[in-house]
Amino acid sequence: MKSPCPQHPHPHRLIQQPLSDLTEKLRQGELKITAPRQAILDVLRRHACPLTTKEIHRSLGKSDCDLATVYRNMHTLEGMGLVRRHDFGDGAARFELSSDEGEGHHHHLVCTRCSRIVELDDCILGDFQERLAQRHGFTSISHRMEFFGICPNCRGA
Amino acid sequence: MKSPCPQHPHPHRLIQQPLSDLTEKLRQGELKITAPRQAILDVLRRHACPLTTKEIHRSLGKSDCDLATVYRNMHTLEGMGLVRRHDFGDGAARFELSSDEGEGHHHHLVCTRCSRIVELDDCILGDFQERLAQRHGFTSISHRMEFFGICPNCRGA
DNA sequence: CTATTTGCAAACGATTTGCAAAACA
DNA sequence: TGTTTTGCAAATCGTTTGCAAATAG
Repeated sequence: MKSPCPQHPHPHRLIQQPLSDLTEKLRQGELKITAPRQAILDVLRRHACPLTTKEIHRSLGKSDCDLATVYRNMHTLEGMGLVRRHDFGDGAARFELSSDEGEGHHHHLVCTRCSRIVELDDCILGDFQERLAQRHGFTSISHRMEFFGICPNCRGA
Repeated sequence: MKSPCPQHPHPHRLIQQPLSDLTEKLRQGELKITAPRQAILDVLRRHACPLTTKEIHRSLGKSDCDLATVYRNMHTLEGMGLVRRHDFGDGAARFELSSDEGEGHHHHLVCTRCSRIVELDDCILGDFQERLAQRHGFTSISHRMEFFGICPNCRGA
């Protein structure tokens, strides 16, 4: 899988939470507001699709920091629900800012040739997942789901 | 996530394809019939849930082989559709024999505490996936999906 | 001032690979 | 015998971690 986040983001998904809001969330999470953290959030803020840790690291301009710091922060931010982790099966975790008030999550349709990513609408698994949990007596249920295929461009259509 | 494949397999899922059938499939795939390959298939055959490469390796009795050989073979076998790869998000790929004539695939419900794995019935995504593909002009579409939760035992119910 | 966070380098775990020897067809 | 497969060891890649120095509040 090649590099992600096409140069043509999906406008309807562009999350324009002001950086100040994100900073505020850090504060609420009792996290210190450091340059690396702000920079990471800022990078995510201006991207419409999930980024690899390494990509985030590369995108940090000025306030560059160690790659390990990015990893540590992705952990922390995921833990407090500020970012969402995705796994496209290529061995590198990808992260996306959680849409504003963490309600509906969504999934992706990934082109296996060019890595174009289509952000899908809200997840359709809600009911099914609930029934599943009940049927098997599971609690705290969640899921992971992504779609793969070949996009119109790559098919040469 | 701890060790997988509970001691209580799900009987309705126990695939009892005779080893000879699997061997035959190797032959059709123009693969040489080697001790490691037979042993790997035999291990998978007698397990009702996905196994890690390392677990497969451990389970090989007599005809032990190098771990690298297992990795190489899992690749090959996956390539020819004899086994199916699953990703439970813990960094280790898991493999399962494809159910007999590779028709309906299925997914899993994994306990995040004890790693118990419930094999779910045939996938419900068929239609949805098709519509998705059409809507976005994608071809060769596929997906990855797993459910996670806490099983009745672990919840202490 | 004190707990948190960072940089750096080393450690890790899963997986892959190069190459010569061994095994199938 | 010719090609595929294996063993072994070394290499890769994403990610994690220990520790002392830097920093936010």
